[in-house]
Amino acid sequence: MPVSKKESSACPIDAMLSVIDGRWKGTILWRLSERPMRTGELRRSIPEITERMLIRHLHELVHDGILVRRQTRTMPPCVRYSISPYGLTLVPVLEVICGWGRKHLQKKHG
Amino acid sequence: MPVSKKESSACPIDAMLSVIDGRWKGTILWRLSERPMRTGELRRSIPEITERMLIRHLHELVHDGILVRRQTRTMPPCVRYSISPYGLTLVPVLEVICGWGRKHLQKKHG
DNA sequence: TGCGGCACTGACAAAGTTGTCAGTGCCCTG
DNA sequence: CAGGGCACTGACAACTTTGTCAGTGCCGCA
Repeated sequence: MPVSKKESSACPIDAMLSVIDGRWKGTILWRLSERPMRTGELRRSIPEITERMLIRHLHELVHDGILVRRQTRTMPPCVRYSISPYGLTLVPVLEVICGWGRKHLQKKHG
Repeated sequence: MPVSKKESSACPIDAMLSVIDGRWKGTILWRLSERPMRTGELRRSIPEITERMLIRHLHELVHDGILVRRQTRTMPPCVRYSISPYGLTLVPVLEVICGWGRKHLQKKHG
């Protein structure tokens, strides 16, 4: 059921990457690090993503403890995703990754 | 020809991950961060890897400027890979990733 | 002469990941 | 009442990444 292949590795690098791995997970976390969002809202903010992949990724991130899913009403459903306290420990890591990535892009294009 | 799909993204996170992405790249960098190695030596140190994937990954890492390939003699070929100065800037990032990954593994199994 | 090692390549098949599309039950708007 | 949105699911196809296997030219060992 996992989207990422590295799920069961004992290597800490792979363990971390398995949480991030998935075509859209980086983008999703980036969006949610600004503020909590509803499913459809998030989908519209990432134009190329498909609903199916968005939901798969969201559920995996919830399963990994990175996101929290909160359902406020029952009908019509209103689901809101936010970064969990545990997920917040990931944000600085993402920032380090992002910092290096920025320099790497500069190196390639300039 | 790229192993990773995220090659052409403008997102810095994806740009960084595209360098790391590939079933064995983390392990390869881990080995080479200790010391330079020859192709066959590296292959034997990662038992499950296939020769083809090892070489594909190595060549991509060279292409991305992370590794340096040095060919000392001509016949029989003796090729040695080492982390480039640019690649060294990646090592602290890997350490941050590894640190979080270690905690994540503990959380899952303890 | 036969065998294995060296670093590497190509054709092809098997996995794995993502996308497409139809459908769920309920509500609200026109 | 038709049509759309809500969050989500399942079957299936398309695409991407890995693995399998055979083969390259040269050397050294027996």
